[in-house]
Amino acid sequence: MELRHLRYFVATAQAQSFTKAAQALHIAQPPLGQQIRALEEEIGTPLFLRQGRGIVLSDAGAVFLTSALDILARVEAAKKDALRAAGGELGTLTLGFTESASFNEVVTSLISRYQQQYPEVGITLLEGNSETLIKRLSRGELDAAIVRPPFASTGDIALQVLSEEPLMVVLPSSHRLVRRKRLRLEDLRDERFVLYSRKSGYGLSADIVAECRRRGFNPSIHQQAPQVSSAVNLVSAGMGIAIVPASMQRMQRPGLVFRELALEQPKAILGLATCPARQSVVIEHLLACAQLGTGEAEQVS
Amino acid sequence: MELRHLRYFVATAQAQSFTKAAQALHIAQPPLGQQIRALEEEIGTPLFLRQGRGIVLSDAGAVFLTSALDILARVEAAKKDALRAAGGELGTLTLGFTESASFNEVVTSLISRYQQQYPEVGITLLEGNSETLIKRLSRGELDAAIVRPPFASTGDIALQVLSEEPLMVVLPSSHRLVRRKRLRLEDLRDERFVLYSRKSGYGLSADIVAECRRRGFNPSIHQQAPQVSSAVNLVSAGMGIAIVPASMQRMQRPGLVFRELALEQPKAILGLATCPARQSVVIEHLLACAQLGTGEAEQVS
DNA sequence: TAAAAATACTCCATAGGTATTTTAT
DNA sequence: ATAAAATACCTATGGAGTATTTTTA
Repeated sequence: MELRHLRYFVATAQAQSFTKAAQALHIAQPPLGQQIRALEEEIGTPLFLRQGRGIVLSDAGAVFLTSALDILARVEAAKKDALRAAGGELGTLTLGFTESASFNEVVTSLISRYQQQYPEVGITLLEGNSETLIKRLSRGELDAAIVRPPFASTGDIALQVLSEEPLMVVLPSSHRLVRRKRLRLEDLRDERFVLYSRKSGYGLSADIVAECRRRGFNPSIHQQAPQVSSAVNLVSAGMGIAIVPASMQRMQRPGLVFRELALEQPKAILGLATCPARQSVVIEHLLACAQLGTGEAEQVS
Repeated sequence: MELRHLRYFVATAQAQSFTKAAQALHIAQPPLGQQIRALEEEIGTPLFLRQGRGIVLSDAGAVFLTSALDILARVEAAKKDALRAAGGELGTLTLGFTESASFNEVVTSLISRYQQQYPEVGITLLEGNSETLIKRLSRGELDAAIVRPPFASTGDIALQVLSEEPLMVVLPSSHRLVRRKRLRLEDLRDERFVLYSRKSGYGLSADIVAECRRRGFNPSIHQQAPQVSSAVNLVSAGMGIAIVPASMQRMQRPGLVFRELALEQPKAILGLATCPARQSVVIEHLLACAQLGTGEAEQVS
């Protein structure tokens, strides 16, 4: 069966006549009759009742007519959808994000803004740490990922900076330093640190430790947490202090105090990582949305 | 676009390769590539990204793949549905019935039994008097009609008797005759009759009047009602007495008394009328259902 | 350099056309 | 008698095949 058979059948059913339908289709009557007969043979039942002069739809034909109209409409819709997909209006977007990104206003507004502009793109969100996300991005399992540099990158990865936030100190509310509005890194030389670190050795924690050493002390690492939010939880349980991105303040809870840190570098960066080798209009639109949100862009390999 | 394009596209997308897909389709690789290219040109966007060695679906291709699979599945379903429609399993049935038929157990059980056996046949019920229904049946507006003979029939109409019920007398409960269990027609000679009659002059009422005359009296017709049920309503309002099919007892209400009538002829007949010129499997199944329900059949022109 | 897609060309199956007959109103 | 479908036969478009070249991993 071919769509031609359906088109011819619909025309014949609507014209209630082979001759008239053939005229409408700009073909001769005999080939139309042949095509309809071939269709009937394939289906296994007559679709028209021949009454010598004139024809009427059989019961099977009436049912098949609704199916045929539906199928032909879907074929047209399929064409339009494919075009819209090519224009990035329709499709899917698999987006990875690090746990701490969900606390950042820039990130959440990016996703909601994109979804508002492209409501027919289905977004699949996937949480993971930056290293894993970058690995998945390289493998093509993700279209884009919101991660915290630095990270070990295998292959070509483009990073567009979404947000650069200062670091803050989180203290248990019983801590002696809560009296101070603003702390310097040196003020923390004798504190017990709760860090969140990656197996790779990269990441914000490593940068913080390096900065401490540059300032002449080796921080005592009392606890290791897998994620930033779990580090904050350990602080609220009195296990030590932590240095976290400012956006973690959203995680406000009793027994927890955030204090400014007088420190220019390092900053907590959130970036939108993409794989230039695997570009698509959908991803380009997401990048454009991100650019519009931050007002600036950066390219890092 | 033809279904061939969709079949080739799906095979290619699933094989992720023109060469492999061509093998699966039992055609050579070049014509497959040509068909896919023609499809892409018609849609207006590439469906595959050619990477010299190997191909991958584009975003548009991914969206089009789901559409193509859906369409191909619907084509198969359409074939099956048409066959099932030819077998009377699927379709529509437009069934007329006289108002009084809805009180008859044989009729209601026929419809429910048919619907149970053929749940995918959509039944449209249409009420009307017997004359109108027969006219509509002849015009092909109805597939079948449950009517009360006799009626004026234009054209060839087959009637299968569904139910032959005795007639009963309906009296207001205040009536002097309610004391009697069983009445003869002669007992009613001085009563005021409420009749339900048709413009055509045919019908049960006409038969009853004829039977009265045969027994030597002319019934005084006090009221005319358009339907049997409205005649019964008039009786309950004290406007007279009526002779109705036994199944009208279902219309029990205060102030209304039903009494047996000692009368062999006429009987109140309900029949399933069909148009032999416009047969179909669906109608045949309905007739078979009716035959099973009554255990007998009759053919009347 | 090897595997896969693209190109160039040929062939034939079949969609479609023409002429005519059959059928039912 | 006539209008419409069916039959018979012919034509030619385009789908499919064969041979070869191009591309890239």
